[in-house]
Amino acid sequence: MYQEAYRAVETVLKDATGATDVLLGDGGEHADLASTIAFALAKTEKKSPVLIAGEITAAITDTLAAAGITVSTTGPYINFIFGPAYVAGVVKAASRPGYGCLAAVPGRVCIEHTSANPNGPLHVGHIRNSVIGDTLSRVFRKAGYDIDVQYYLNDMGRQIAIVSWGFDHLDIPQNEDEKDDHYVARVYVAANHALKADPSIKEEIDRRMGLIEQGDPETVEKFRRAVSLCAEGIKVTLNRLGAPHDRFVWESGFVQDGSMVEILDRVEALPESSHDDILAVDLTAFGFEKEYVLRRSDGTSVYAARDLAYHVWKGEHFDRLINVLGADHKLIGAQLQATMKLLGEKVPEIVFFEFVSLPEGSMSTRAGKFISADELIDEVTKKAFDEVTIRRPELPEEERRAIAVSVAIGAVRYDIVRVSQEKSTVFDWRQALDFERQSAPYIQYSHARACSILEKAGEFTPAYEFTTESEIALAKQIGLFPVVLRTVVNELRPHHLAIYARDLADLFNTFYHTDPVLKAEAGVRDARLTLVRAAQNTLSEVLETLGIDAIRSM
RNA sequence: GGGCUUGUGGCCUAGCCUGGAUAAGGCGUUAGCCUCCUAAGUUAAUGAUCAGGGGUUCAAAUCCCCUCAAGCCCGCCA
Repeated sequence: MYQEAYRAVETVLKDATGATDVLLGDGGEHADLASTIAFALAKTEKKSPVLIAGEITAAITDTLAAAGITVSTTGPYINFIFGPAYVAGVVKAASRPGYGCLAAVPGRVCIEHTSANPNGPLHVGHIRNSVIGDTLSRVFRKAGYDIDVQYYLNDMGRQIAIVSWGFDHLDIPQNEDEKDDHYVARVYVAANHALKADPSIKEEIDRRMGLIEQGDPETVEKFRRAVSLCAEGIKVTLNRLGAPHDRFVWESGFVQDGSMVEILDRVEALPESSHDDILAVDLTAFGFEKEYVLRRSDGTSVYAARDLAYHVWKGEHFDRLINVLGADHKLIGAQLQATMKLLGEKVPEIVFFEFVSLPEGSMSTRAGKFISADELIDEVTKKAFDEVTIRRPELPEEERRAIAVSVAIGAVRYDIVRVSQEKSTVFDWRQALDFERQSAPYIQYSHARACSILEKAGEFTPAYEFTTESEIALAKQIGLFPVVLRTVVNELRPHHLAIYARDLADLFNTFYHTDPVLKAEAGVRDARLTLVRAAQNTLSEVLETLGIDAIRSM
């Protein structure tokens, strides 16, 4: 709907002015669309922008009126307001299940996110990755893409060698009710302590690193056990968050099946490769000072080599690769992209997000200095349960628990996704536990209100005549949903959807307070109920796309 | 030292890419609103030299340069 209206205005403006860019943009509070083309034409036409705007408006008013679009000027601005036909069309479209879905796009997209090292549970920094990646995945699906979501499991890194050493040498029993990934973290922290106290342990770690690369069965089994234990715990957390993966890809697989060696051979053949005793790629042509090391002088490979093999594999199976990575991977990510380009392979697109730190400083799994995602979810759920109990004491406990979980997960996810990814943040308990405005519960609450009205209303005959300011503003915001989805896909910035959801809830609440629905007279009642249904359906679709439960009662 | 990112009322955030109409929300504070569709709501008041300086432009929070501050990176770690 919006696209068509936009194009109609753009075409007419182009015809009238002869300009290639008619400077058409959001009209804000003034209009649905506005053009500042009059400013640009002022110089060449040697007339005042106000005059030009008036002339253009006079020339196009009739044409656009036929399309149901009103044109007017305010000073030099040309404003366009979409009429009743547009509003009715939007409400009709938004009433259908699945509203917002875009036409299927050919090709497969691989989205990799989270991929945290399996040496401990996910913490509040990791889940920024999960939430951005999962929201992006949901938006892509809704926008018609065939996607596969992957977690790359670094199962042969140094930390895993340290964890396996800890399991062998430190007698640390698992606590009762202790989640496996939390147990692994405890062993990892203790092993690091031991390593610090006795540097000779490093030799044993190095030995394990060599053995794992050679595929020594006993070492492989030790690593596999530790990694599995941790990964299963991580999966539980991701499922709680509603951010599951289609598959976990084990890094060691690319060593075992020989594909890494194959890639290293190809790298070796590159004119940019240098191999005295090590294998590295010279990326100065791409502006990198440091060379990209892939194989150590002792013959073992580094992480980057396996990562390269993983991406070549992904390139064989997918048409588009998207990785979500923390800002600390900016350099290594750019080096990977450059090397993929040199190899003539598909270059992954990388979505970077900045760090989440604690008020007392940055987080560290090794130092045991972090707030785990599980702890966060537990605390928020507890608070949510208390809140539901205060508000709805009459509900059975089971139902209150279910609502609390939906509210908590929503609150956690929304709190993360609403901030644009290039901004570093400081974790704040007070904010995490705030369920008031600009939070998921606020949006969920609007949805529940809409559901409640519809339930009380019963059957009604759809009607599409809207007259009040609140009705029209709400309908127009509903019409923007597909536009926002496209923006998120184009820019790979999911926070736009979060902001959109909040604005939609705001407009629904304004409508709710200014325009009575159930008590309105017959004709108006039908139209308002139709609008409530469209709003409810849109809120539900938006929340779902954000990975937040659209609960019907709270 | 070099590179990347950020800096918007007391606090948190949107707007910045694609320059234009009184800089938009929330938290906080103050004063209101439940015989009325769920008050996780809502009305109003309060509060901003858009880090600082320079430049481009008819027009700069937005683009360019410099300075300052914060975070991250610059391993034969991952």
